[in-house]
Amino acid sequence: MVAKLSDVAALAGVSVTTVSRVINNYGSLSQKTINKVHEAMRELHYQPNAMARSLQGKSSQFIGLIFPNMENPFFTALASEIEQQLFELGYKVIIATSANNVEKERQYLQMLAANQVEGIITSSHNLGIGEYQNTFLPIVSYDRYLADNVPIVSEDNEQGGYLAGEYLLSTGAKRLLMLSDDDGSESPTHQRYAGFLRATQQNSIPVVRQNYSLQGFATSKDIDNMVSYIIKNGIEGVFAYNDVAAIQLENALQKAGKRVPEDINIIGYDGTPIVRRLHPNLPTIVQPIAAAASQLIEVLFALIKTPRTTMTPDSLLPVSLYLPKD
Amino acid sequence: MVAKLSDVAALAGVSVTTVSRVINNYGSLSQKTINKVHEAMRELHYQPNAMARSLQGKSSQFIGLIFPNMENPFFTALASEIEQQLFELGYKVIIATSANNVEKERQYLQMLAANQVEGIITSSHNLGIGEYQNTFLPIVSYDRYLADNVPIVSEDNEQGGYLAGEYLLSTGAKRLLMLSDDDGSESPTHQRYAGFLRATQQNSIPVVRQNYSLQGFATSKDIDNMVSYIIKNGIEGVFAYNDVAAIQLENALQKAGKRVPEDINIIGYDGTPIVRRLHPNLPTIVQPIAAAASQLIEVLFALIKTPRTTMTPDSLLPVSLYLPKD
DNA sequence: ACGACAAAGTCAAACGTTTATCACATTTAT
DNA sequence: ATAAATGTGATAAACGTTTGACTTTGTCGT
Repeated sequence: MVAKLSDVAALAGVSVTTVSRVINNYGSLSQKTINKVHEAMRELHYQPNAMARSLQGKSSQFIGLIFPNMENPFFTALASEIEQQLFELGYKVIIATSANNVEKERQYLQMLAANQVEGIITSSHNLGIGEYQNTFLPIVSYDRYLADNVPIVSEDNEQGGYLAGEYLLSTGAKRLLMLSDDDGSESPTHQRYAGFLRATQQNSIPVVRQNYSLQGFATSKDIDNMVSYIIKNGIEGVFAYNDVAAIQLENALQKAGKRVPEDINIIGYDGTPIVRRLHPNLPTIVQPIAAAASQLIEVLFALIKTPRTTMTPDSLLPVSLYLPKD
Repeated sequence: MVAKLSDVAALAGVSVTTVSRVINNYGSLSQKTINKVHEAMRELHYQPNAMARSLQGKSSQFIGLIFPNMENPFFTALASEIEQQLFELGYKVIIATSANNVEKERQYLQMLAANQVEGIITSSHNLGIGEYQNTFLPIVSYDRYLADNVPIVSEDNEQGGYLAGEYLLSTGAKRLLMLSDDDGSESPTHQRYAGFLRATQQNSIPVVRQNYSLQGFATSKDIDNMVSYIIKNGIEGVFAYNDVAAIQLENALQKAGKRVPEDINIIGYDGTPIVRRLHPNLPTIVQPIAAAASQLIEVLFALIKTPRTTMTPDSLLPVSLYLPKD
């Protein structure tokens, strides 16, 4: 069927060892042999069987990616960036969308282990300490607390919150609302609130905080409630926990006859290229996606190299404010 | 390090054969033995090594996905849907974004073959007949012609074009423009133009067609040219080749002082949930993503089962018109 | 022409499974 | 009691590769 090492060896008139040596370039070989072997490989369209290689001891070059979903453009962008950077390093990516489903995430985790992935990058927050604690795999998390032994790469949430607060104040808004998607964990995203407060308290502006479950996007009912709340309380500025939520809210407010930003200012979070392209008028806090991807990879690879160490990245990824240009 | 079959056997006090029998449930086994073995597996957190299994002859349960990029929400949505459906079937997905880079796509194709994927689903259009022709892997393409032996699953492009034309006429627009991203291949997406003409010629409305290269999204320069073209020629209705292009154009027109849809009507294509959420006012042609995913999977699996057959799905996936509700 | 030494090549075991074959012990049916 | 069915185990080959240990071949200085 498909050519294997021994077929190449036969065609080239050498032993399998020699062919393997050419491939892994190891041992001493004459240029003539090398050429012959390459010739034979080309002729047979030979591809080493990655499974056999990894069985035998070579690394699988697989990395697993676990994200809650791909609908949120931020996850898409981050996953895609990671995939591209890993490709450059010769690694392949297996994607797993947990869909906020604990059982599915558990199965995926097992599956990834069974497939000998060398490590996992995740931005999920489903499984309790248990599952992530007793896997032997190197894992790195983005902006989420999973377990004590799982390093977290995170952006500067406090600064993001601060910039958002500062922006809303600069528009003259006095009554502010912050939407959050707090899940009760100790994840770094909570710092957004702290930063937001830091900005606003300096000016003794009251802040209301409303929490959403994080099971996906806000439903239209959620949004309706929010709209009436905003109108009833004369809210003038809203800090949303991500761009999609911000835009959904904006659309709903406009439908309710409010003008954005004239009556109410909204600022989002994430600032992915696609959202900026589709909705250039939304002020937002931009996360550095390429930098996030490379720091995640860097930490993961360090962990793969020396497993079972505790390592925390010592720097937060910088965020920035995006304002529509008019 | 990690538990293997023989460890489980030792702990359960049975032979490896028995453990393997339990796992693959074949041969005759007493309930007592089965329980003992399961117990031992649980205790050791045993996971069969998928590479070893597949080496030995079991299928790898891997499917490769090749898409040009993940930025276009349509690709994201389709890839994600495929991933979820395959998960249900016990398959894992390796993603490959070719980034419209032929060399990268070639490498990915090799890599997927090396990793014993059982088949590939792609919506790319980079490599000429050559590469896709001489791979032994089952491949299915979405809406793109790749090679004679690669079956294409496609939506009803002609109908999509027709609906778009009909819609624009219904708004009273008389001077129409169709943007396309024709790459010179014989892909089914060309039928959109045919459908558009069918709708418009019935009413003897002239149509202009402008072509874009498909290397990613339109640049801002492209957009500027388009805007001046539209204004200069008094275009009243535009059919864009996808939603992102439509929205970019809309934003640019608004910036140029035109009102959408009052002065100019624009209709997009794809209608993914995320775009509808972010931009509910854009009329668009909706592709049935879940149906597309399942038909792709169905055809691929048929091909895996009986390789080297020519099979063409006999039905086009139905598209529908989405209109903003106000 | 000889031994030394490097270069080129071969052999066989190993990686973790699955599965066929054969052997044996126990249980059940006759 | 005998035959048949059932449960279990030991052994070994196979999947495609890598690699340590070993052997053969070639070159060179003397």
